[in-house]
Amino acid sequence: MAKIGKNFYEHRYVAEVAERLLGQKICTFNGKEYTDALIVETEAYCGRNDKACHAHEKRTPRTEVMYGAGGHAYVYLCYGIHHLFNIVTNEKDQADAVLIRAVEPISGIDIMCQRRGMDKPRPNLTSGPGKLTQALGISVQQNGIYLLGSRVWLEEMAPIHPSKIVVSQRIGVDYAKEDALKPWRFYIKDNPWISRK
DNA sequence: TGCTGGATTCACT
DNA sequence: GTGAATCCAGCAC
Repeated sequence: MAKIGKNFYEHRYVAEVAERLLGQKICTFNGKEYTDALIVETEAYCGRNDKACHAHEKRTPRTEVMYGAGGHAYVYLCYGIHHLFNIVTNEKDQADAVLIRAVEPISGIDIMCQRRGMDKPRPNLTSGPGKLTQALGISVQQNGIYLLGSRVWLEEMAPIHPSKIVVSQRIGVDYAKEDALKPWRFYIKDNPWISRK
């Protein structure tokens, strides 16, 4: 299976990358356990002209990784509880990123259940940005790692047909006012693993 | 040095 | 539908 290369991540239009990430496979290996899953829901965040983005008009130690070259992971802690996983895109000094909001489990489902404290797989195993990081074993320890390495990486799958892709507004970013209206959330139509309608 | 609030989830009414 | 859990970056003093 071919690993997704750096050209894919360094693409200039973050919303386009977010859309093309649908249906691609995300793989994690912590040294002992391997898990992978298909990406079924994403959101695009742009460092310029988008108040919903952490890096909007802010370059701080926390957001520095988003200013790096595409293909790195930006993981941060939300509400003191949940780790959220982003893929940095675009060239160096352009702070764009794609938030992975939901995935469909493929391999290592028993390991994911164990990490989530569940006895058997249910739709809420990975149907949300905080849930999938827990299931895949991703935490702030993975912040800044390169996605062409051997811990977290993506593999190329057949693209999703455009008729199966739904575009909507992003979730949970009302504080960004008019930028919250941007149609930068993408998900696979009728997929049972998406976070919400 | 101290305060505020969030790209969420889950249990409870 | 509502509210609690829980940490730390960012910013105001």
